[in-house]
Amino acid sequence: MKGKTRAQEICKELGLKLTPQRMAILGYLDGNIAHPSAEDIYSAVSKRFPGMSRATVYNTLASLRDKGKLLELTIDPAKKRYDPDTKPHHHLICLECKRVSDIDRMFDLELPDSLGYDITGNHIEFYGYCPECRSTRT
Amino acid sequence: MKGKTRAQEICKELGLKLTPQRMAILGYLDGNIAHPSAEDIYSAVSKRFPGMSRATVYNTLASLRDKGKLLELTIDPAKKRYDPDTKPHHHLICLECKRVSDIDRMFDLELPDSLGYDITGNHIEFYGYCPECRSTRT
DNA sequence: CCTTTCATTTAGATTCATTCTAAATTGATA
DNA sequence: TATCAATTTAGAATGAATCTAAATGAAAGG
Repeated sequence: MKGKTRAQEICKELGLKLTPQRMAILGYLDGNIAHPSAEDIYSAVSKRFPGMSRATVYNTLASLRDKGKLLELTIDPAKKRYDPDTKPHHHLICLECKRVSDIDRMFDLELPDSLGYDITGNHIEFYGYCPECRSTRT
Repeated sequence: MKGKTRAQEICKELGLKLTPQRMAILGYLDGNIAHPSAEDIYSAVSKRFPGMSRATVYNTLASLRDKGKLLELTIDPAKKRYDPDTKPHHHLICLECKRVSDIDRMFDLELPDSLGYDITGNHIEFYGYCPECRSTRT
């Protein structure tokens, strides 16, 4: 009767089993622009699934990342952050509160001298202070 | 008789004591374009200073980073990498062997809509495969 | 040169993110 | 419904990085 959720569609497409834990993780990630860490995801999802293991979160994130459905960001030195928006875009991190925002803008990053590398992608990290942290700064 | 080394100059300038361990670490970093990790630095330097502690490496790197004499790169998901070249520049990482190369090129990264952030810097990460890893790839 | 002092070094414990393991569970298919 | 491989699980293990408290030593003044 009811239509398929995005979570279900993604699992089908990737040939992954539709487990309740995966549905919950995918549901939490869908449209999430906060760039959560694995722990953030675990905290949020385990509220609904009290028995769930951290390993399940890590396993699921790894599958999604490997199949190109999730970006793993190394912008935060303390931990990996995840972005369900896999279209090429860039990020802005607040050096104070570590909030990460999207920069949906194209830049010309032509590299005439690529040192013999086969370049497959790029990512710009902008650093600064978010509106909230700016005002609280000494 | 002999002139001051760069390591000595840097410590003087930063008001740090000239300890043999620091001299060795700074000596190892000076002109180093390999973007070593803390462990790389520890391995190299402890050959000459068998008794040295890892904590000394971390302490020294933190002082240098805090005083703007060293860049801490988050480009490698597994660990922090350090760059003694503090002039603004970008990096290229080999997804296979994790080698990091410098990109000494300027890009126009104007951001009209900075989402209310006070932007203090930026850094481009280029991803790809280095000449060696390219040829070994299946 | 000697003394004092405070920065620095040290070994080791600790934290924290992440990965691994092996056994138990469960979705999907027949 | 039975089967089987994928998945989940708890907890151990790993590895980078930080912290601790005590020992050491560089540097400044006498």
